[in-house]
Amino acid sequence: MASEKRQPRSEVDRVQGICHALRKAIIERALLPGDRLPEDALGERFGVSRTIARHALGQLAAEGLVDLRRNRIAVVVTPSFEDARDIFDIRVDLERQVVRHLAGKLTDAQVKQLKAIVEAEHEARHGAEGTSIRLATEFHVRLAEMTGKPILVRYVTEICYRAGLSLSAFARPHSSDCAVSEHLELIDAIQQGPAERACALMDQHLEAVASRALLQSSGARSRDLMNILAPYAD
Amino acid sequence: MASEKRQPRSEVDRVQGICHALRKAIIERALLPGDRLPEDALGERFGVSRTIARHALGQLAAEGLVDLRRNRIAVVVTPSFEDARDIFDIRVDLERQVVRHLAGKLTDAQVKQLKAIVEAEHEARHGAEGTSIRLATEFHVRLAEMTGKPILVRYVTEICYRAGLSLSAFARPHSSDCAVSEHLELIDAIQQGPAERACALMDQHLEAVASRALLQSSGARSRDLMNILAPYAD
DNA sequence: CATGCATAAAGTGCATGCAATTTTTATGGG
DNA sequence: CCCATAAAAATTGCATGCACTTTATGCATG
Repeated sequence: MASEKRQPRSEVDRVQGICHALRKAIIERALLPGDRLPEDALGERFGVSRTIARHALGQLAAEGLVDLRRNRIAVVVTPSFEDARDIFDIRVDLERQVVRHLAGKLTDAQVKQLKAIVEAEHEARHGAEGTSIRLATEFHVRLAEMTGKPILVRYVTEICYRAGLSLSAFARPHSSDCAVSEHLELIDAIQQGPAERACALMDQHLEAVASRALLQSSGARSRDLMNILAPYAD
Repeated sequence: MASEKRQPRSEVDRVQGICHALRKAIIERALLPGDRLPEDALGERFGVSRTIARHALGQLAAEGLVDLRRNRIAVVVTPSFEDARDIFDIRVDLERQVVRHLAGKLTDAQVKQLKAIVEAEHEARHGAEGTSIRLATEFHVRLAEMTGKPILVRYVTEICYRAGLSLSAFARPHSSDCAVSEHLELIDAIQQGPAERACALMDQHLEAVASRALLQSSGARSRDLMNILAPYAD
């Protein structure tokens, strides 16, 4: 009962804690593009002062998840269609790097870990949509972490969250069944196959995710009044 | 004398102003890896309170330029050799995208703009080393901006600064002459050539920059006392 | 003369308060 | 009933102050 690790009284870091919570809320679509994030409200909710909440918002703005304009209430970013396309283009490159580094080198423990996530995805497929999307994202992040390259992890993580936000701006239906089977195939290909085949499969998977959401859906679903009213303008 | 645009009394944003200044100092090697950045000192130097300086440091930490640890003075990041390699790998992918989007599509005005930067590089080649490096970076950033894709610009910019910092951690001699001629060839290839040739040239250029700095140089140049003194130990 | 410990200095972590700006609500006229 | 306008409320921008932690200094001791 003696040598317990002393918690420095304030958890890891309060700013990071808030960032984490907000990222999760965004990826789970509890927070939608355009939603307001007033500093007081955040501070009160998380039991900190406005100073800390403000700092957290600054971080999220740097990550492209929050829109911060002077003297204005912070809002969740509303990615444009072009943004979404660009984000997925970058994501493909980054995740190809992940796959290239990992192909043929996954340990059994790692495979097990990945399959556990996919299993969780499978179980969540009829529950809250948010959980399913979060797990799908976690799969990709975990994969990146297995490269042991912190900088690559940072960029993959960020771009995955931005991709998730883009999806939430355009697509409603998230067909988790596809994701599950595709993720399983990916694990297999990375574990065994040559890097090229695994890369190709990752390309295919991401392209599928993007087009299920971005293309199939009626294009914009933009909340921009000008677009919505265009057909009625004449 | 009437309709001047009203400046909101405080420039664009004081936090961004400080970030800008520090980024520039880092890329010009006025600030070196490991250099301390105390909040008070920054605040005093830039005429703002610690609150603002602190916020700026948070942003730079998110960009990977500053190391921020609890209760400790912020320091300029010291990238490891592996970090440098990973950064350049990502950079290659991102800049290939830039080139792919731009190949065969540069306007005359854009070409002129790029050549002006290279011209400035040429003139700076015997002046302060920092200026030369900053201009070389600016060339790549400007190129990215010409794609008109803000997200791509953001990532290219960030990775260029991180690459510059990595170089400053390992390499001393920055041979600007090479950069100048290579940049000129790049402009040409992007303006005329097919995307594939331009991409290949960009690959080659970045690989050359990286190896001139990372490989040719004796590896680490780490300021770690233990390493420095190793030969003198016995 | 090197080493360990107590004390002082420097620096960060964070809440609070006030001025300035924006957003909302209320009000009056057409 | 709608629009413009003015007052009120909400919200951000930022400096300051205090508690706490780390780092530096000094002093005694073996």
